[in-house]
Amino acid sequence: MLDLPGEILEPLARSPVARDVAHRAGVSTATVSRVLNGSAGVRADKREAVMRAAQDLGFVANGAARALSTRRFMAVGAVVPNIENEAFVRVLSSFQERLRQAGYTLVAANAGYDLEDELREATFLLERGVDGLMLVGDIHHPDLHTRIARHGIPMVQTFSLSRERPCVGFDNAASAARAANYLIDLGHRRIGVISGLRKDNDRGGARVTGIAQALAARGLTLAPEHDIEISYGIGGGRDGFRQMLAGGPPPTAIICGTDQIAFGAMIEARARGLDVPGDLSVIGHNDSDFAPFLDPALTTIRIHSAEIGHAAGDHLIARMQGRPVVRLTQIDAELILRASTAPPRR
Amino acid sequence: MLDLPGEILEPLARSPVARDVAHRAGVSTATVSRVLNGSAGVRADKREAVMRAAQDLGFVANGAARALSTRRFMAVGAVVPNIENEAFVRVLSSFQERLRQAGYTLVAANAGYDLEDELREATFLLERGVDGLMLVGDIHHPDLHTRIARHGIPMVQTFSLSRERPCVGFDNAASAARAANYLIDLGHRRIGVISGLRKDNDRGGARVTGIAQALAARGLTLAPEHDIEISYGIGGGRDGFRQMLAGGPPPTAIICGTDQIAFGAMIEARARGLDVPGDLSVIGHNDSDFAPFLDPALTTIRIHSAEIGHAAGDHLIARMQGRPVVRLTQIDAELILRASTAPPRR
DNA sequence: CACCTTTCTGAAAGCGCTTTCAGATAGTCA
DNA sequence: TGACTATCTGAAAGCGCTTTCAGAAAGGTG
Repeated sequence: MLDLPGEILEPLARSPVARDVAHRAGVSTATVSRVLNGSAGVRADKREAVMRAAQDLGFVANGAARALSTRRFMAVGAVVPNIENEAFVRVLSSFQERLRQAGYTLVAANAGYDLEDELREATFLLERGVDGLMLVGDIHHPDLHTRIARHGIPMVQTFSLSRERPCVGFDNAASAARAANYLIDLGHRRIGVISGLRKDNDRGGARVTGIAQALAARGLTLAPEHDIEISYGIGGGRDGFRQMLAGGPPPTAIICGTDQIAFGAMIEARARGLDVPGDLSVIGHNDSDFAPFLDPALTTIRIHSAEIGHAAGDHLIARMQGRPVVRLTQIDAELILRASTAPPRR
Repeated sequence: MLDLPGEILEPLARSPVARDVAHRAGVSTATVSRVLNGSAGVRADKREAVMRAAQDLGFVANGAARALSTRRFMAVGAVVPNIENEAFVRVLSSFQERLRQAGYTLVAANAGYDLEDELREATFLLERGVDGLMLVGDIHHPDLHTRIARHGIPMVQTFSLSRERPCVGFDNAASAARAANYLIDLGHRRIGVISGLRKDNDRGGARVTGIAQALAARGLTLAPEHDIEISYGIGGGRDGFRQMLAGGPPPTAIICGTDQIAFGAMIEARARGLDVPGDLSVIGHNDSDFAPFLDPALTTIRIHSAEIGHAAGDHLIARMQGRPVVRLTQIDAELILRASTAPPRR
């Protein structure tokens, strides 16, 4: 490079590294590192000099080098079934909030409701070197646990409880059963279910099981034609309810896997001249933003997604820092009563 | 370590590194690297041996070391104003889809509608060593561009057009103006706006400006009491419309910053005994899932978020790979006519 | 002022990969 | 078979940090 005056060219040539800062401050890179990482034991004047030099040069430490050196990436991964699903977005958002405060970066991936895909995405994250991993649900590809173990990083599951593994969630079967019991207490006898896809989805499955068991405990049954599985969304809810009507005597109440599905079912019911809740009581899941504003306002099972995300974040951070934690955190879902449920019409 | 039989302990002690693979395959780490990165020029038998050894050991390359060595992180960052907003979720999702295909990881951060926060989050990502950055909108903290430049990584802006910087988006003013003109053509003369917070938000600002200009061009004005700014959400929409009614003669049509706001405004209108679209025409923004299902179905400006995300991904990938790209990609928003708009009642 | 602590500091050794460079091996041709 | 070229391969040098370790400086004491 030509010996041009000034130091303007230098920063443009390449981004400054610790050595540049050290040089400018008249210290060694060891001291630079000490100052920048806040470790004590650096004399005030040198500390000052390093700070100023770093500032002047606009120095930012190279993350890869730091990660390689410390053996910690300061990143955690999360694999969720559907990154566009409101509940998962909320959990990711609150999860990230906690991580961010602790200096960690969140890397999120989308798996769809498929164990193979989940394995693939999780592996991808593991290769990147995440220091921790968040998953959804309790069933995963058998290889996944081996791989996580091999990397020696902590993992936490969310949205459902687990018998063995660390988890933050709630008893999907029990909360759905509570909704079913509420309907039964109102006097309903023909109760239907519209759930999202249940393949590779323990939450959805557990909810239906919980409902079926609650019914059975009261001498009722979940008729197969009233047990509908659809892909998510408002459109799915409409289709699902239409299907349900096609099979024999209609239910007087339904429990839906999400509020979107419930919304769709309500639309379809109205289109068919059915009154909600007069002819049909409807319960959703999640307590989405719009649930209280539907007409009638939707009774729903509120899942405390934000709290789950926070707790999962706290759990992982603690374990990454080597602090002890409880394996299982239960954050119960809550039945929010609104206007879409009522006793069945005589 | 004790000399126990078998090689079971070894993998548990620490995760395998390239040297272990090299040793097991009887080659050097250079060859291991060559095989694993697909570079040609390795004899078939050695390649075979390396592959098997890597498989046996469950070897995955250390990402930090690789990043440090190649000077590329294979990660890109994205900073969006609100990670829970449907439009941004969709853009992130489609953006990630593209990146993932190209082997990149997406790291997303939440900035809120605040330039300082955006700067902070972006800096955080830059420190991590992302190879590219996606931002939303055309106004940012002045320091941000300097920092990005210093890192020498490509950046792309989304959701709005820019005079100078790389971008993928649409003309917010023009599309909102189109909606206004549509309403004027229907015969509306008192047109109101309920937008989200406009501070540090060029999109929201541009939309209102566009509407005001469209009105002016037809000899109309946007009355100050009909220009409402609220925080997002259904509740915000309700509040906003209530505020609007408080100030003089009510508008016969409103354009809202999101479909949620529009939904809220419609609820409030109905609560006040106003008929939509008879007494009030309503236009939203985004074409959310629920828009076609509202009663009446919502006329809205559809923003092609998924396409924007794809295009932004393609743009960044191309630049990171050193391929030439066009600076500006325009993906026009579209006015979707549904039942919430009609000529004003006589 | 000599001696012993205590506090700071820099040299140097990694972290685990990629990549260059030169040497080894295999292949080709006369 | 020997000379020469084309392929392969391994040793070694980074990449830019952190951290250990030993030595230097500073501070206290008799």
